[in-house]
Amino acid sequence: MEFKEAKNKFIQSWGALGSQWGINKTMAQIHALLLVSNAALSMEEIMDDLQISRGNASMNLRALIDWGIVYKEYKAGERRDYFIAEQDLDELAVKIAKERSKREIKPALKILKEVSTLDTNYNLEENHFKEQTTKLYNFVLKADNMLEKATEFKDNWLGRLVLKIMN
Amino acid sequence: MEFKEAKNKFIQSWGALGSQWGINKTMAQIHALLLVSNAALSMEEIMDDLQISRGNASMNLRALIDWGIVYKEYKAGERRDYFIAEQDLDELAVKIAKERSKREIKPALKILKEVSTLDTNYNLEENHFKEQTTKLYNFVLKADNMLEKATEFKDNWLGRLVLKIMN
DNA sequence: ATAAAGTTTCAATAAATACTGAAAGTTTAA
DNA sequence: TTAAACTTTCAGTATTTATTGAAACTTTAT
Repeated sequence: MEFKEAKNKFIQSWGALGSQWGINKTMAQIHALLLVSNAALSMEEIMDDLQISRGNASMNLRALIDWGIVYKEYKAGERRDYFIAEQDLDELAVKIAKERSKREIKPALKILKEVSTLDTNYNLEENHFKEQTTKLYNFVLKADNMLEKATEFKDNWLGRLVLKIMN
Repeated sequence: MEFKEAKNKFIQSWGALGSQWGINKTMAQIHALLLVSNAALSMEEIMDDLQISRGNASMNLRALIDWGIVYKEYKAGERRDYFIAEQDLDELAVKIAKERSKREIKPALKILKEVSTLDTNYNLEENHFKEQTTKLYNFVLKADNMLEKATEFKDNWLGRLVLKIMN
């Protein structure tokens, strides 16, 4: 496979996969482009490479920066911003996990807490509802905690040991 | 909060959260409805409760069954199918993890393998591309393996021990 | 074998989401 | 302080994805 073909395939596919993940296509594509390019790119270059509009590029770069997985880089004697992707994959995974927890798990917990505190009057249906949502709340809370723990896992001796045994 | 209000809030919110997860709204709502109802429901009842069309109900029930998180139930002397949600939350989590791995991670691995096998001719840019996609391939592969391992984690003594220590 | 009851499919349509591009805003070098 | 270079915003438009509903198909009791 030719380099240009491979690069294009990677960027396009990453975009398509991103959609399934609740990350929009352009955001995923910009990230993919920055991940594989060996130098920081300006917004102009990104727009040109991906054939997207200024507005689109700007909004998605901002989102990537908010997620903490793309950084601005300032070049001496240059006015424009350059962008570069987080290169440490462990760090990337941690940031993505954090962001997804914030955006997807925390709101779920909030709802579950609210609805599970219903007080019932021995009605079978209502008891069941309360029981189920309470179980779900506890489960999701534990899962979220574990996700958080997992991100620190490789930094402690127990984590490294377990990984060694499991792999 | 009233029961009906709480139930409705749960179902609506679960639907909205589902969207962020790449699960469509109706699918998430049906699942929520089945999770909290204390008896198996027919398609008719689901349509009525969620105010959705027959086609929509049918397609999303099928998807839930394909995911393995909703089951058909046959009642003696009844022609119609009844539907019930997987009640074991651990089992639910395992099934969701499996499905997401299949739909989101495996295709990513396939692409990464394809593009990372590019053979380069000492061109700096191409080398960087190859290096990055190879690193990414290995990382995603490891993450996928760990996800798989995690689903069996609580079934083995080491897993239980680690969970006890971590919590 | 028939028809009534139940179920599924899918083309058309609606709803949600992403993208454009022009206009407004900001920065900086002279 | 000015204007050229650069950046951001957002209303309108396009694209994508989900939903409807009617028609086709299947099952079962007689």
